[in-house]
Amino acid sequence: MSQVRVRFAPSPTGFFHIGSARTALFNWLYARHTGGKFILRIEDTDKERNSPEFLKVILDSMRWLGMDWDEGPEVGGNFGPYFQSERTELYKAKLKELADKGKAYEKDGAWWLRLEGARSVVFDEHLKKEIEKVDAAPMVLNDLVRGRVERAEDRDFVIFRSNGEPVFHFVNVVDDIEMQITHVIRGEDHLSNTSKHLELFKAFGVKPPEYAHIPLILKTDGPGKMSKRDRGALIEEYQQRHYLPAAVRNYLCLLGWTPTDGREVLPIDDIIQQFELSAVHQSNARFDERKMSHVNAQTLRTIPAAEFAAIARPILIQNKVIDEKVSDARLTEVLAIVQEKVISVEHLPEFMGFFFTENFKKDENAQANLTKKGGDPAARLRELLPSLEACEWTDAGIEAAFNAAATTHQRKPTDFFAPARFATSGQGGGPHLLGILRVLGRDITLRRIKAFLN
RNA sequence: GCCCCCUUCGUCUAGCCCGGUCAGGACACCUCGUUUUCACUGAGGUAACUGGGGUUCGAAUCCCCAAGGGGGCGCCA
Repeated sequence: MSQVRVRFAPSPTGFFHIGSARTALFNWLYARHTGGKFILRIEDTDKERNSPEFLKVILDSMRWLGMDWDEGPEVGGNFGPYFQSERTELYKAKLKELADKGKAYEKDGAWWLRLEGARSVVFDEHLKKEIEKVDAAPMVLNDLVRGRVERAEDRDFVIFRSNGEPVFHFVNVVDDIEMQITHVIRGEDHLSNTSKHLELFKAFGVKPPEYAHIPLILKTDGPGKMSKRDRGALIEEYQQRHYLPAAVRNYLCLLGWTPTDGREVLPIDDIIQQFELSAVHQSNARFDERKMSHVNAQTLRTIPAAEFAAIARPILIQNKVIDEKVSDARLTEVLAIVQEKVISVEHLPEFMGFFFTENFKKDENAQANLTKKGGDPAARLRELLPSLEACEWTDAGIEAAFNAAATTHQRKPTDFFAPARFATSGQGGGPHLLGILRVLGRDITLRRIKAFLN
């Protein structure tokens, strides 16, 4: 059996859309699952709307999401060039091939593909003008996701513009032929176009590849598919917000496909192993940022401490939470109690800033709620202070100090928690309290409590 | 207007191919818990087979129709 060759063919005319990313991802997964090749091909035939910056956005995002390509820009390959703008001569030769066969003809300066069938002129309600319709035989597609789909193309269509540039449908098919693509995995918005592509394959006398049309990603609410302007639609947004790329990728897999082993958050190697085109869903899915956020938080718990520190350090430095002098050991110590609680790297600076400055923010809500449990916070802290001054400075020792204070003053240990938390961190929530105190150290803990009392 | 695709909790979905489980899980939401706070974690809860016909002893599962949703119909990709 011949090797699987799939391609992702973005047009660098905008930002990297989440739907495009998911299409790229499914192609990449299929290539990795089958041990085939994943090809990146840049469809830049529309000169008006292309730019090098847009290309960089796509390549950077692809790399960020961990989708490496076997052939394409920057890596080369035996089927190049991989920019359609550099394949003009090929397209012209292929056009001539169709023209010579009588399958294409020139009209109004453009070249059209000639369909086979009886012709008639009718008024088209959509185009609001008279057009020539062709009673062509339906093209039959056995889609790997949709099953059998039959659709007849009913008009000759332009394959080369009057300005001499080929159109999408033509280059798409020519390149798929030349690059020996075996499987075309793309969004369902192309399903209706497929009859055009099948007509082209037929005109060339080439057997078409397998097709798999995957469902679209719809807006969270409101009608229609995700558009560039929708919140959460652009991959770069997640990069900027320090989402974990593995989490974004994992969530994207969940829109249109379900892992077979019952897990939703799982390593990419396991996803690759389980991924099958036949298991891809047929219905569109609505984007849900909250679920994605959940996947992100779950993924966060699974990464090794050293890796977490490597991710966190530059972000903390950038936000002036720490400076370069803070040691890895110290950072890892703090991160160890933070990692199990924080829900996103994005929140790290505010979540753990108090470990590194005496000038930490004080949450007004938390302060207002201090008296709810345990009464007067200052009184509780005065009762607690002697125990903290005397105890062994370990989790167990600090816990014992809270218990001792509780016994002495006939209270519950929890009565001391909110005041101690607020005095040392300015927050009402956060990492485990005993961990906070232990990591802060006795000196700073006592100093902050005394500062609160004054 | 024409063509194509889709239709299970608010959302993502399992189950459907090979009819017969209180229709299962996750997010979100609500409740309660943890002799320790919390954005953690644990236990519960609310919540769905679009509608109508048909086939059948029996249909979420098979067939038909309708409705709803999505997509396409460009010298954009």
